Amino acid sequence: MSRTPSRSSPPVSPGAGSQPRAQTPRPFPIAADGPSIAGVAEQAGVSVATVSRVLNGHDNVRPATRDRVLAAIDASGYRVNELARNLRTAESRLLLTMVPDFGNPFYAEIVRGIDSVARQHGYFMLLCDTGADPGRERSYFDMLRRRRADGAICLDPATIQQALGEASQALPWVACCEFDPEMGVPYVGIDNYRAAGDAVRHLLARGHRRIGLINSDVDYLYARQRQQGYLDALSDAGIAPDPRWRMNLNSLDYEAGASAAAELMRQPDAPSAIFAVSDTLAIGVIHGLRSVGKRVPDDVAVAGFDDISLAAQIDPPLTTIAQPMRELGETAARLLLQRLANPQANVPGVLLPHRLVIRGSA
Amino acid sequence: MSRTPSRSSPPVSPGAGSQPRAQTPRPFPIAADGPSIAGVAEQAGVSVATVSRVLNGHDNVRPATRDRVLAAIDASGYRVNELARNLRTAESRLLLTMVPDFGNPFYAEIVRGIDSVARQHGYFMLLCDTGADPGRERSYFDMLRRRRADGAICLDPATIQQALGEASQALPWVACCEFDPEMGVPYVGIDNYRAAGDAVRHLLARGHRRIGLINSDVDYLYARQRQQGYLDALSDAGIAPDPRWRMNLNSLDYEAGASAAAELMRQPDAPSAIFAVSDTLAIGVIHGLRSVGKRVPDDVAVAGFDDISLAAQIDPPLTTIAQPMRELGETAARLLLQRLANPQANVPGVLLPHRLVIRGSA
DNA sequence: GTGAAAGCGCTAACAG
DNA sequence: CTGTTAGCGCTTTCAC
Repeated sequence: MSRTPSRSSPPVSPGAGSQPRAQTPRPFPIAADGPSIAGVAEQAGVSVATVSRVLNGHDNVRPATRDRVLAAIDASGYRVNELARNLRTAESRLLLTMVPDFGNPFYAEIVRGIDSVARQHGYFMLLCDTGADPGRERSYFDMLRRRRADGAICLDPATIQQALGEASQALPWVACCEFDPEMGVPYVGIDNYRAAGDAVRHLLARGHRRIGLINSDVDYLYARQRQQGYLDALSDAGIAPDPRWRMNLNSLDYEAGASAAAELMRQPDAPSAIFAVSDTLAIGVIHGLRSVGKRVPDDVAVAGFDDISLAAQIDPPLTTIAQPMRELGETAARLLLQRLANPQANVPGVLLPHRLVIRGSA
Repeated sequence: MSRTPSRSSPPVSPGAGSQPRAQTPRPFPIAADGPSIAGVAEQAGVSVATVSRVLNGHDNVRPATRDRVLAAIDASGYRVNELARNLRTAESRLLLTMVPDFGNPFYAEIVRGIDSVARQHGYFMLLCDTGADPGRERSYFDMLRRRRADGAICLDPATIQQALGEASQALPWVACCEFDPEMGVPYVGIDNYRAAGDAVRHLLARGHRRIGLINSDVDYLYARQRQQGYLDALSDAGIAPDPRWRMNLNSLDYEAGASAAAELMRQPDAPSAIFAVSDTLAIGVIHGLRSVGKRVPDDVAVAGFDDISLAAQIDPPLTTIAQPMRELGETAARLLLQRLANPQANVPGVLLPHRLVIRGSA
């Protein structure tokens, strides 16, 4: 057997087509551009220890000395090298947020919530788009292991989270919206089962009996839970759910919703109402219905999920289930911060309330 | 004069309400969780140098030795500490992308373009939401100075970029969509002046003479350029632009567009066509027009800008100027990578082509 | 109050 | 091919 250079090392770089690290040839230890703490110390006529103390706001420095140091810092344009500091203190003050698709406006407000809590606590939050791809997901999780970040919040499909396996359970992260209660990872989300039931019951109350479900990928916990909520609400109303009314899509794009709706309408006994598990899908559904000559809500009623800001803008305005997006994000961030502060504390699971918002579409 | 503890140091943490770093008390140098390279070396019965060589895929290691090291790595669950590695190599392989609002779908596709090029080259891309706030912008730029990231791509308003001042010019970053050609920073964007002209000329060709402009904040270069394109296109057609037809909004939210449109319609000689400088605005405009009883395009025509995926979904489908979003992002990433590879190379400015997409709204 | 010195985990000469 | 060693820039004892 010959050499196996491809096994050479655990993958170092993010992507699949990643180059070896050597790619950028750096001849020598590199002349750092700015001055280091030593330069400042020299310029101020003190030791590096004193500069460090000033930098960190310790109070055991004589004011006069402090001022001298400050002046030297100012004059030299010195900036702390966080790499060095972080290596020394073993923390990076960086939080990662992993989303399956940052094109979906649903995530925007959640992420804002996370960001605001993070910065209030002196952390930076950085966003990662995993594309719901396990490989990318893993590469971001690896940033935790490799100490580039202190913690992470994951909004990826529960299935992907589980695929990470036990190895990740010890890592400082929390789940948001998507989670597996059994995993022992702190989470925050809503009661998708009840929420979906609420939506369907609203449709039923409006007199609909043939109610379609346009669902997303069952990789998502919410997809499975909302489907169950839909099924049970129907059964409870004495309706046997027809499998032909149900569709699973592997995308939340508008186009996906549009063509699914058109397809649903091609059936002989087409639904008179459609519950889409995401507002983006629902907006596509409305478009698709229009394209096959159906009026909303007169011919077909449509209900969505999330209550993104767009929902109120379209024609007709979308009836939907509102999620407390900002709070979801804020709570997730707080859970993570708690976990970081106290790694072995209990891991709570939090469910936040949803709300049915009735507008023109159903 | 008493102590001035508040001056103590250049701000260390991101936000305004940030705590001192001491916040999380860490008693001792911290027991790192995983094994270090030394542990692996010991376990494999080799020196740290050899482990490092294996880790970095150098080929001057005997296969048998390599396998022993690999086994030790596997067994111990070792992960490279990037903090240490980065400190040593003086690079982080992290790229930052700064956007004013990641709720705007316009940015999503651009960011995907950046991300894909970045990971192809072995870099991670992390997204930062500045909220178009100079302070936050600055704090992210500081991550460059503090060596937490190797480079950045900035999509923030040109005005904010300029406010960063000369100090930032030496930093490894490029501008995308928004830029000041005079700043000597590489950039990629489109010809906003011509694009806006194209939109307005389309409206003129449809027979409109009273054409309104719903513009965003003039902090944005594109806002100024598109306004000029609008004005000149009108003048060229022998129309004296009426200032009452123009509005500047400090938001791109749907709601902002909606209320602006309603307000525009309250005028005696209301426009028969509206050019909105963003699709999100245009979508809001359509909603606003509908809310005051105007039909689109029969009563009022509407043209947008960007061609986000939603544009084709709404009713009526939006006539708009398409920006090559993916390419904008990819190009920005490539420019940055170039600049990183060769810091003193020439800084190109790139303009990509736009395209008028005619749909139902105008 | 201040300085000297150790060391965080890693890479890259330099020797052998 | 492999090991020894010197730092990268910083924080933090421990002395003075």
